[in-house]
Amino acid sequence: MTTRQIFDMNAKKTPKQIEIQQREELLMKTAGQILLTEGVDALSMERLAEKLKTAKGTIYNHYPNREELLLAMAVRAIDKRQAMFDAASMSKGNPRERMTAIGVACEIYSRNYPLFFAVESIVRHASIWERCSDERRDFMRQREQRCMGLVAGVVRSGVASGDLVLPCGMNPEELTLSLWGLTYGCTVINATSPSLKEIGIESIYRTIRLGTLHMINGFHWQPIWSVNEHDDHIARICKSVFPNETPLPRELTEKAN
Amino acid sequence: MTTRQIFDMNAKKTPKQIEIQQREELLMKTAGQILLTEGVDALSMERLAEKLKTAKGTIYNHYPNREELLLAMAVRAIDKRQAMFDAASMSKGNPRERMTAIGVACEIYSRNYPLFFAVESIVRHASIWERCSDERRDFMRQREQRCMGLVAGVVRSGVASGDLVLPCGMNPEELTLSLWGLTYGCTVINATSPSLKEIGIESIYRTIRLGTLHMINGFHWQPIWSVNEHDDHIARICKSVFPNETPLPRELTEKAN
DNA sequence: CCCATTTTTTGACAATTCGTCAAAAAACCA
DNA sequence: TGGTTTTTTGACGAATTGTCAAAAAATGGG
Repeated sequence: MTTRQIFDMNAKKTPKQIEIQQREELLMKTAGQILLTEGVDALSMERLAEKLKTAKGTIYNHYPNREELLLAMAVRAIDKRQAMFDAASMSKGNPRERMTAIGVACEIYSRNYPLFFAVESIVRHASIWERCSDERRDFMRQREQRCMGLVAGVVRSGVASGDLVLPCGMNPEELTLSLWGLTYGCTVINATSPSLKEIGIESIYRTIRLGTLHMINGFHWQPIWSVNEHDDHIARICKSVFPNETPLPRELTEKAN
Repeated sequence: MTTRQIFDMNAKKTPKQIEIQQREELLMKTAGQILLTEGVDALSMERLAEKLKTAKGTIYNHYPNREELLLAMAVRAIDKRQAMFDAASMSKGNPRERMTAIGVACEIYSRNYPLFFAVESIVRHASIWERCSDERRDFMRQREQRCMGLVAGVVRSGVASGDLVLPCGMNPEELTLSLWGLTYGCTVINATSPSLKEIGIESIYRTIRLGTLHMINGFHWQPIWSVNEHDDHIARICKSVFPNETPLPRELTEKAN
């Protein structure tokens, strides 16, 4: 079969196979470039072939169609996200601090890896999602659920430690989804309505920080933090948990002064 | 010009013009049917012409391209949303009750008008948004900002009445966006990851209600409500503010018993 | 009611992109 | 080196978009 090569991971095979794997890297990279600089529509198989100076058929040897190409990009994105969530959920500190670390992970992710974030959104779109193979879809769902599981785990340790009491039959996944939805929704709105500044939203990240802080406080998750403390923790988490990423600016305390 | 007719509103002209306006209605309706039953991809100009038993060129007389057709559908959607937000923001009650009424409007909107909600999401997608004329884009943005303005207005009356004190330099729009993002984000996630039930989210609306309730409580917006009170208010608002809509079920108190 | 003029409809057409596939080229291996 | 397998290529068919000149229908004045 022609597409066997793709799933032939860690192959110490012929030089040709290595060349193909290397091209796969270049292909992903080039596709990302096109996506960021020319938009989704410009990312056609033909354009990609043109940029890579190969024939269209060769691209189709890597990915059976455009949707699977995009999903392959999305898998890379979610792998990065998962790695960051992993680090956050295992960081030092009490559960509330670890939950904040996950928030920091989200912010770094969408700030420093705009391509990844864009790809995750694109792939959610029905016209792409519907055309993928069941395998790829399940694969993505699995990854996504693993990320949610990491967050829910932190919520559970909050409950276990007695710092957090969930109200009336709410389960950890529901709180997780609330926070996730807030973060995701605001970021999407920000990406798709570029006129937020004009109506008084100077930074979407500030909004997300304030929103999540007060939601968590609203659930009486101990220890309750003030706005200043929240920013302090964020700065600390950046350094200790994500030392290799560009650290986040203080968003909350500036305006307070 | 051929497309003049479309913008020729409230024309008391020839019978032919009336026929064209009527067809526009049928066109929107049919497009909606296709979208809901066959998916976005199936909604092509050709499929639409086929279903309407006219030539493709006739459809193009109404809308210069597919994107503008979709945006026209989105305008209808947002008009409906705006009408509901209007009713909510002018309803009887203290600011917190009015804010809750807006939440109720969102829930009714996405539950009872799935087509409208779907269209709003579709149009946000880059590949469609980027291909629309500046006029249409501005038009949509304007409507959207008006909706946000309505919500921010309720926040402002909360502040004015002394029921709500915004923390350290947060402005009403930021709180608005937090709530909006939470609601929007959760609904989008729900629509695009159909396996939420499997991981413990039995109803996305329950999650949104709990999330917004506790976020608002977290901001100490008076009067603070318990989960039960929140459901009571929602039931009341359904009856008094949206008497013509299918009322919402109690989502929070069931599980508590 | 008729006919000249304007408006609207029609479907063939060019253009674009997707995905396929048989033939050519390259790589592999004994 | 030569026979076999793998990979690349680009021409091709199919689908869809958007255009436009010609046909059909509607309008309006006499």
